[in-house]
Amino acid sequence: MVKKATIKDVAVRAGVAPSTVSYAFNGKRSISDQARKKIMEAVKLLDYRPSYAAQLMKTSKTMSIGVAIDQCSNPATSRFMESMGQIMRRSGYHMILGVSGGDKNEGVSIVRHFASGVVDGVINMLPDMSLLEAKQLCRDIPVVTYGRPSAESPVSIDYRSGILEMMEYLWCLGHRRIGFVAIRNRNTYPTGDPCIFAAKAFLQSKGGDIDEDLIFNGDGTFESGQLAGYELTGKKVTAIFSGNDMSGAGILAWAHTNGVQVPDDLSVVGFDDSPIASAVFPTLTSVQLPSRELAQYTFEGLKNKMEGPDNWQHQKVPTMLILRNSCKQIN
Amino acid sequence: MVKKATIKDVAVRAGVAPSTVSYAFNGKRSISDQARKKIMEAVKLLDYRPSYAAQLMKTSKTMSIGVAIDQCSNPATSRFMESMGQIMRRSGYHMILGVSGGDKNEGVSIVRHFASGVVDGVINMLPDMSLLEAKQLCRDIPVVTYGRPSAESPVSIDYRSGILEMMEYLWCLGHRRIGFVAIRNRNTYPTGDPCIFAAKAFLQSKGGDIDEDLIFNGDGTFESGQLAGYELTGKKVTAIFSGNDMSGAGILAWAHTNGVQVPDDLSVVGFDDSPIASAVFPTLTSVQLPSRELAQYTFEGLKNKMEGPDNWQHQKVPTMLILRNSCKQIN
DNA sequence: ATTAATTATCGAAACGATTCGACGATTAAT
DNA sequence: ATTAATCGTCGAATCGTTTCGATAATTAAT
Repeated sequence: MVKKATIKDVAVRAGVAPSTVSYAFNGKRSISDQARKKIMEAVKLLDYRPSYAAQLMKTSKTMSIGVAIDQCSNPATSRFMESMGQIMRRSGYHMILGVSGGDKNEGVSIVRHFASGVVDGVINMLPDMSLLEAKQLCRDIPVVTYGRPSAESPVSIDYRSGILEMMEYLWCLGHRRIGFVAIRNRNTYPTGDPCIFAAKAFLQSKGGDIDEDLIFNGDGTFESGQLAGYELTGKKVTAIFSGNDMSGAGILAWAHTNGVQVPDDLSVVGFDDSPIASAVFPTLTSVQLPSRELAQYTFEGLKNKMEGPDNWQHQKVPTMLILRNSCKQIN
Repeated sequence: MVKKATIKDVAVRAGVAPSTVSYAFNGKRSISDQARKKIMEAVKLLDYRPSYAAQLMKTSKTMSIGVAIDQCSNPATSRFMESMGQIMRRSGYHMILGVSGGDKNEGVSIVRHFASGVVDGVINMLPDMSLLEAKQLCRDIPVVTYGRPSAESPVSIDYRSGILEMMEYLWCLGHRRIGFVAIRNRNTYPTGDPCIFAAKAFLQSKGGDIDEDLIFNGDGTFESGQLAGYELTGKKVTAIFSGNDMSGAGILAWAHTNGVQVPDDLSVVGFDDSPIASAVFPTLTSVQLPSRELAQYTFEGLKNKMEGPDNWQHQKVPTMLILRNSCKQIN
């Protein structure tokens, strides 16, 4: 293998000083056309590419941002990543993803690796890494943590208003006995307590209250949804709100096997607006998460920290109700 | 902000030479217990962490591998990534993902960035980047391209035997008129022609041939599946093989709305074994891609190139038929 | 007891860029 | 016509490690 050409080789070949070559690239000082031409020729001839390592050593700028995440299979997450990639690209940054696969140790290892100087800033999306922990690990470089309600996190989702909107919708369709499938197994998942609280608030505003008996504690799986369908229809609900689409699909499946017609006999609403919601029959009304805005605000928060006086405010962004065919007016 | 401690600071604080500190870390020479203790104290006191840039400059080892991909939302892909992450971790490498979002230019930019020395090796999973192009971009570092049938790619999926297995299954259930939903819009997608060829071979081995009229050219969407359901049932098929699960779900939805019972009146098979396959009703028999093995062989191929004489053979790994509730024996 | 091998340490030379100060050579301003 | 500003270039210092002799101190072998 031939040895890689250095800036010195280029300089010799072009008959100038190394510093002149450097200036020719980064334009921090002006260069005569003559020199520029000779340099460009030498660069092409030797197929010179600057050493990332050496550049990094001097400038301490990687122009890339690390995103630490547990898994990217989650549809909301992958939408988020896609937006994030675009946004960073436009600002001239590379997005570098570290996937922990849900392993806590690996998550720490990823963030530590990032923080060692691999990237200029870190976005922590690890559900089991706290703001504090992330900050400690990234002693030397800026870090923001994604989607925590804390003021230290640039942005969070306004679940409350989303749930309210959905309740309003169900209410207007005439539903009064509404079952809830709360997702309890993942502590950072939004549709556990926060959702129940919002629904409770809504019902109280209508002069009633939530019926604790109509809350099913699930784990977000298809099977859990089937069980919820069985239990809640036994309690004569006319509509079910499922904390995610997969469990919503389970409810639908239960209904199919038991002769319950959706939406005629039962309305169902999901959450996440994953591809599943538009693949099941009937297609599932669901709540879409604002991936694009989340990515935007998260990035802005980090950029702010990286560039300057770090003064942003925590943003709450609204969800969007996606109407499909799984709900119906009753009476 | 305090200045970061260098190895020299540690050395001074511990009363030894910088080289000794270095050896204490990487163990390339032996160190007295006394010196080690003093060094460790100094390290802790100053919160010293070696500079990644400087280390990289000397050793040219990043201990990370770049994976360039168009999107990670695809379920098969995200399973693959998860496996890949684990495998690399075990070998002491960091997996670094670059997501192009399907943008050709961004893909090139990502690979170029990787190749500039950010990682020790590159895995090209970009559907629209050829082996050759990847190799040219990565002049200085090893690169493998994922999942091409070429011998230069470490591994590919044995679609043929997978399709054969599925055909056999359908055949044994008594199906003779089988419709196909071929996916044509994505040129790298497996279930276009390769699938049709395999099915044709199977039918010929049974003394018949494929009926061109029963091939529906789709684009893999839900709606495309619905249309396929309409067209193919009109041609009196008893089973439909859909090139992906999403279109399979569309077929199911069409059946539901038109009073066609699956699997009683019609059997349906999907492809990919995405979460959708187990979320629809009835759950969809599908073909699972061997993500783990794919990741394993891909990584091994790259590692081989990185370490030594680069002698591996192209592997073909089999798919797995996942039986669910969307098919039934007829007659 | 002398030589040979091993161990622990040091100092200095890399690695390959960037950037600052200096210095002629032009060009502009007075 | 003299001084001042600008331009293009060079040389050298620098970034923070690793690693290769060299050296002194210790241990093993004869």
